[in-house]
Amino acid sequence: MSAIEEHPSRPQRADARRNRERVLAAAAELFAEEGCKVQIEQVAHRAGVGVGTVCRNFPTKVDLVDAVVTQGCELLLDEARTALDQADAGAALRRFFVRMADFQTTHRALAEEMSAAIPASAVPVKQALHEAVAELMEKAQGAGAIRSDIGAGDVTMLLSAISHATALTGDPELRDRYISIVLDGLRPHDASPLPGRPVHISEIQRSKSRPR
Amino acid sequence: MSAIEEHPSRPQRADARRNRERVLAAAAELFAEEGCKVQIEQVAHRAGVGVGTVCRNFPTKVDLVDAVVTQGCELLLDEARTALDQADAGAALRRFFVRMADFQTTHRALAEEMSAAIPASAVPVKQALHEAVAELMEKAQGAGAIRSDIGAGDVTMLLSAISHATALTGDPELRDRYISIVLDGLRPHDASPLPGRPVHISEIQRSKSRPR
DNA sequence: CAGAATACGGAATGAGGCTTCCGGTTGTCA
DNA sequence: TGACAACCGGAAGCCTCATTCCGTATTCTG
Repeated sequence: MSAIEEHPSRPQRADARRNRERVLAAAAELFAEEGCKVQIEQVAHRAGVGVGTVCRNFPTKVDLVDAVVTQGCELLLDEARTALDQADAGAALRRFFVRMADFQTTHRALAEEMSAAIPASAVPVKQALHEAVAELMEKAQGAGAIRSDIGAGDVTMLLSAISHATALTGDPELRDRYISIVLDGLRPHDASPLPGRPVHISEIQRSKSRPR
Repeated sequence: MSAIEEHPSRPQRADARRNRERVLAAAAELFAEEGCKVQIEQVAHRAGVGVGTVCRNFPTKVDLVDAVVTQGCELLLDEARTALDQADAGAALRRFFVRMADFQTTHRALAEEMSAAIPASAVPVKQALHEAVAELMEKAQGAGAIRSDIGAGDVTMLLSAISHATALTGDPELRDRYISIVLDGLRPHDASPLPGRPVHISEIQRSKSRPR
C-alpha cells in the first residue's frame, strides 16, 4: 500500500503479511491513545514483533504514520459515500460530521504533526475524500440546511477545530455539543455577513514555516 | 517569576536581568514563528547569549515555555479587564475573542504540547484570566448577545478550537470568519437545543494519558 | 523432506538536542 | 581602584530514539 517492494517474483510469505497487519493495527491503537510520539519499540511490542520487523515494513516512521492515516481515510470515504445516498441531506451531513470529528479526534496528534511532512496531493484517498465532502456540502446547501456563503473548506476547518478542542477533554458529549453550535452558526437563518469569502477545499493549506 | 532563585542576599546583577529579558523575548518570538520545538541553541543565538545563559535562567525547557506562556496570559488578562469596562457587552466580547484567538494562535504549539506538563493550577494568572472571561460572558448573556445555555468553558474551548484551525493556515481573515460563524451559533436567536450542559470554566481539563 | 529464499528479533549504531561544567570575564561594593 | 562574587560562553557529556545489521528461525518449492 505504501512502503516496501511490490514486485516479488515470489508473492510474500504468509507470516510477513500477518505481521504487517499486526503492526499497522498496533500503530493505529497506540497513535490514538498516545499520539504519534510513541516509540517504534512500543509499537513493535504491542504488535508482538521486534523493531526490525516494524522498520522493514515501514522503512521510516513517517511511512508508518502515513499508512495509518491512509487506512483511516479509506474508512471515512466509505462513510461519506453512504451519506451521499441518503435522502435528508441536512441530517446526513450532521451524521457525517460526527464520524469525521471522531476520526480526527483520535488521529489528531499524528495527522497534525505529520501533515506538513506528507505531501497531501500524494495521497489520492484524501483527494477522493475531499471531493465527497464537497459534494455532501452542496447537497446540504441545495436542501437549505447550510447557508450559501460557506465552502467545503470552511466546514473541513471548523470540523478539524472542533475535533481538536474535544480531543483535549476526551468527552464525546462535548463533540456533539459543539457540532450543534457550529451547525447553528452555519444555518441560513439569521446569519450575519461573514468576512472573507467561502474557502474552497483545495485552498486549505498549511503554511507553517520549514517543518525541519 | 518562575525559575531560578529568588532570594539573593545581593539583588542580581544588571546584565543578568537584562539577559533574562532578552532570552524571554527571543523565546516568545521563536515559539510564535516556529513552534516550541525550536532548539535552545536557536533561542540563545537570537537573544545574543550562549546556551549556558539560557539554561541558567530557565533550568529546563519546560520552564522556558512556562515563562513565555505566563507572560502572554498577563497581557490577555489586561485585555479582558479592559473589555469588562466597556458598555456594549456583545461587542466587547467579540473584540476580546479576536485578541484571545490571536494569542492562542501564536502560542498554540507550545501551550498545547506543554499544557499537559504544566500543572495548570500552579499558574495563578490563568486562574485570574478564567475568572475574567467568565465575568465577560455573564455580562454578554445579560445583554442578550449570547444564548444562555452556554458556559464560559464552552466559549474557551470553541475559541481554542478556532485558533487551532486558523493557526494552520496563517490567514488572519479566516479567524474572523470563523469567529463570526461561531458567534452566530452562540446567538440566542433561532438556536437548537444543545446536547450536554453548559461547561463551567473550571471543568476544562485535559485527560490525555501519561504524557511521558 | 531437503534446500533456498525470505523474514525475524534485538543488539549495535548514530544523530539530534537538552543540560552540565568550568576557565575566563564583568559588574559591584568598599 | 582592588577584590570578590556573580555571570558568561560554549564545548563536552549524556540520554532518547530511529534506523541498520546480522546470525538464526520460518516458510515455501520441488
